[in-house]
Amino acid sequence: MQYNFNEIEAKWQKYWAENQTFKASNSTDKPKYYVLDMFPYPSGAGLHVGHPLGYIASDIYARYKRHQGFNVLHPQGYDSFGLPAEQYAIQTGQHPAVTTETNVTRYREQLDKIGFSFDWAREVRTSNADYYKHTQWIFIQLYNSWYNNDSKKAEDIATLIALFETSGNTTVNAVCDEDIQSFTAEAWNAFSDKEQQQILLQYRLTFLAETEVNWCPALGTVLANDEIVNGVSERGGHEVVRKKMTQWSMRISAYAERLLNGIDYNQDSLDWTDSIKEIQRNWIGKSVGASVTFNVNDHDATIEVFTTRPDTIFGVSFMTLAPEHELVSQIVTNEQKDAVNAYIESTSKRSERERMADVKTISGVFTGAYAEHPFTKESIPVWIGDYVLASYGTGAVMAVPCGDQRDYDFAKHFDIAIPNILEGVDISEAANADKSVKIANSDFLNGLNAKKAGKLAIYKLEELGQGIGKTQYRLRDAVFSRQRYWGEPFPVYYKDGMPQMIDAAHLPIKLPEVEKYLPTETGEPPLGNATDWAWCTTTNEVVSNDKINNETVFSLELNTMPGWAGSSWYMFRYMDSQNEGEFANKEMLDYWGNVDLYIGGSEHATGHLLYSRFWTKFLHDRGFLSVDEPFKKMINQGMILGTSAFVYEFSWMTQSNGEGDFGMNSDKMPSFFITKSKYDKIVKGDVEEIEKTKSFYEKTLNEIFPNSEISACEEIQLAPKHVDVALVNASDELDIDGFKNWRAYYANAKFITEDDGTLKVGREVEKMSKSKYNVVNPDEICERYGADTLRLYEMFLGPLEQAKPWNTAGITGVHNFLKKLWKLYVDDNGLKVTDAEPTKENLKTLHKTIKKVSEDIENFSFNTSVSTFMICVNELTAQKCSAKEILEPLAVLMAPYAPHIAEELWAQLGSTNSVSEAAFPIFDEKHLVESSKNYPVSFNGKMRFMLELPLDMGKDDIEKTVMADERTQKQLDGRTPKKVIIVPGKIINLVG
RNA sequence: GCUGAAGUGGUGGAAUUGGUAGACACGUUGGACUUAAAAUCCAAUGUCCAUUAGGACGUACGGGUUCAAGUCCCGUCUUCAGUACCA
Repeated sequence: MQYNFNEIEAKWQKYWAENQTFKASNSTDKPKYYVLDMFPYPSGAGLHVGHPLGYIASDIYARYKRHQGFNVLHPQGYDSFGLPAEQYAIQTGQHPAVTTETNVTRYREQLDKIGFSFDWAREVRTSNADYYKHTQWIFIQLYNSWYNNDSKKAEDIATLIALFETSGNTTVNAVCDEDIQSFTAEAWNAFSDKEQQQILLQYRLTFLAETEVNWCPALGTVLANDEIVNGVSERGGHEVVRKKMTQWSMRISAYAERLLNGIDYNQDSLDWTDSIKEIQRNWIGKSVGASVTFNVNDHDATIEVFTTRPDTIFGVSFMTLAPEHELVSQIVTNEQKDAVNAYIESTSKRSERERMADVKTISGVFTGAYAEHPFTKESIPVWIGDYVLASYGTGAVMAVPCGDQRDYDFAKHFDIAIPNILEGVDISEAANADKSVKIANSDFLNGLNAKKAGKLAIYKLEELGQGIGKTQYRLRDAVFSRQRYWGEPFPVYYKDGMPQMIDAAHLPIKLPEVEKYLPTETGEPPLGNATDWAWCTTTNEVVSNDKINNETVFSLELNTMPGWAGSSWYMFRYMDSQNEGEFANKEMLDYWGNVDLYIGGSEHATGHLLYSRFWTKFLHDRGFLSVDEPFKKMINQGMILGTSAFVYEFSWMTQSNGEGDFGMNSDKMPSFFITKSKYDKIVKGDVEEIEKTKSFYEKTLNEIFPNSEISACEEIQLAPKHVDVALVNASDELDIDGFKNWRAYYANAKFITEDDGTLKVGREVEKMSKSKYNVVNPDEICERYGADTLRLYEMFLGPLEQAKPWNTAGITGVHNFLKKLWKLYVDDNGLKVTDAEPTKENLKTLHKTIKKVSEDIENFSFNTSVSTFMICVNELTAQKCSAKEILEPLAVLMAPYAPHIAEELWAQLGSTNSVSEAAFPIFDEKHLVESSKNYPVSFNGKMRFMLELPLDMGKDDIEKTVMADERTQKQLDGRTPKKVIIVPGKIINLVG
């Protein structure tokens, strides 16, 4: 009986689906374990072999945990709102829901073929109304909350209103907009309803505000900071400009400190990689320092700066404003006006990206104005310079050449004073000085170190009223509105210009139908095209726009939510995905807690991972979740790269003698290709090879165009061309016939082959992409080798976290392994497993494997597990093992990795249940105990020969035995060793 | 520039605590089977010298510690990732 993988895999996939083998139970005595993959966006291109890598790893772990007796939750779903479906809709008019449905079906087919143990009964799709209903509900909760800095958590907005009513806002310690006006309880109570609403918006955790946003004209929408990479949009690489717009925002900055602390200071800190933690730390970007106010001489103006080094305040010798700083035009003197304007003009022409890239050039202009030092009262020149960014901090810095390298460089370049305020440090080295160095020339700070001086400086500044200790974060509030169609609608209508939440009882607010998916002619978002997009407050339903009267019927919000809205809480929806009334039942939430293992790409470090932590903490604060972090342990799988194949095209400028039938554009004109090794020779300038190639070229053309006399001239032209990797075999040989059929214009191609007649291609590792013809489809692999082979090979490629190239050529190794495994159980006459007593060797091989594989799974070292299985099967085959006592546990051991073949073998062995219900084999040390050790014997550290000795032999006896060995005497050649190192059970080393 | 990770045969990679470097595969070469091919099986395969026996060299490069270094320390180079005038 052959290993018929297609039949076996189809059979067991059907069995698992019909028996709901992997359905997680919500009520059981078993301990729980939650394994989650980052859910995919179902793109039209389908999956390539790189996508399932993380899913296979998590599936192995989930299956392993089931064998260990855990109640495992291992769900899957789709992040199905998003740009590509919308852009397809714009181009073709096809509704994004239709595109999404098609893509999801295709994804599901592909996923099913790989044999994952997903509990599909819990599938979620963020674009389904029964899902986004709850996304809308969470939005309403955020709107109805404020962040109390005293209790350090989010609270119901009602508690804030109560505070305002009794004592105004002066005693409230809340996270809110800057520049809030103070008011008393009386004043609050006297405000109109609209005024009160406007004030509350400044405190709500999601709020409507006119903010400067990143506007992407090409995409027609705003983008969040994490959606911009290197100054251009992450999707499409389009230009991004700053623009003021009224937008919904999320007050994530309220959680900056907790998001930072959560990374490593909580009791059981997150088991994430250091690199992801570091990326989040940098993104949050906490800096502790002081805000200092400088008065501008002869003007009724102040410059506010933020500094992390208030201790260096006496070292300030100038100030620098960003060229865009609003004060510049006010304070610039008449003499400097032209120079300043010219500078502003020239910097505005450079994009932010250019400015960031160019760190070397020092430029700036003096404004002619002076500011007053808060302590010395000396006049300090105020400059503008593009090394100060308007978008960070206050857009102004107090420059301390003695404390900051850029300030030093700037001062040096423009010949500004460089006072030294550090004791015993050369001024050119001062910027890199240690913080323990004592401060000098600084009045009351003299003799103190940086830390103490900083504290004192802040104290004195506060006394003067010209400064305050301040902690600043780089993390900005996140813009939550998108001018798109394919996203969650807001449960919001507008009354008298103020946003109103629709009562949660009336959710979901379903996405309306529109004629066109583009913005309206008046520049409104796509929802502006909807004819039925108004809210009736009497019937509580969406009604036609003509009914808007602004008394009972109001217009609805036209923006939709961003891509990260739905993905910020989906991990909790899986716990109770069919719940209509609430996002998940409290009991289920408490039972499943948080995700025990999360697997996905590290590219989400600043977006999804931060936003989900934020929402989790918020829901926790408001009592909806008992956990405070969503993901306990996280593994980031590396990217699988493609191994591109290249053919080498060559040509010469050709000359035709006389009229003839020759033509460069003739259909008969072939393409010429040369094999890799000869191409390399030509590149190196091998004259003989060039001549041979040239004469081949001439000869071939003269045969094709017999009525012309053709000769090659000029230089040879060489061009490597991508060729589909499917046309290349394991030995890098091109399928020439396949190649000719691949493209019509290669049909007549001519080849200079290797001497054995094959055409070898070149190889290069690149990102997998359609345009490079190096994409490998998992379906084809499953069809040809089986899903178990695919799973094993993806793991065998290398460490999970590492980026590594895919090369289909190597897959025969693991495929042959599975065939060998099969043969261990089954031969032409059927099952060959017997009840024979296992030998010592059999048991040793098995238990060695159990030990190694268990350790490997715990360490996520799946590549070495596969090697271990290979060694195990090689050994058992050599031992001619047929003992059920060995082969039965081996099937269970294999089950997480190659579940289909494991199920089949398990069934062949006579079991009637699924192998997934079997307990994982237990390692027994006693089978590995040895009585002797084959010692490597080294001389001066160099291994010369092996010597088998009993393990219980003492050092003295070992030394005697070694010295007595004739090989030792030969090595020593009459010398006496100075020293004999013996590590029992390990090594023998003779020195001298 | 800064931060982090890494650099091992022709290729992917192993070596978990300093203790036989190159496991396990791919590829290559030779052989068996076959009319032939495929499939399968067997053997060899780090480089160099040597008919063999054997020897020298060898984990990016240069030093060091140690009986013993891919592993630890110092310096240099390269690659990848993240980040970037963050005040």
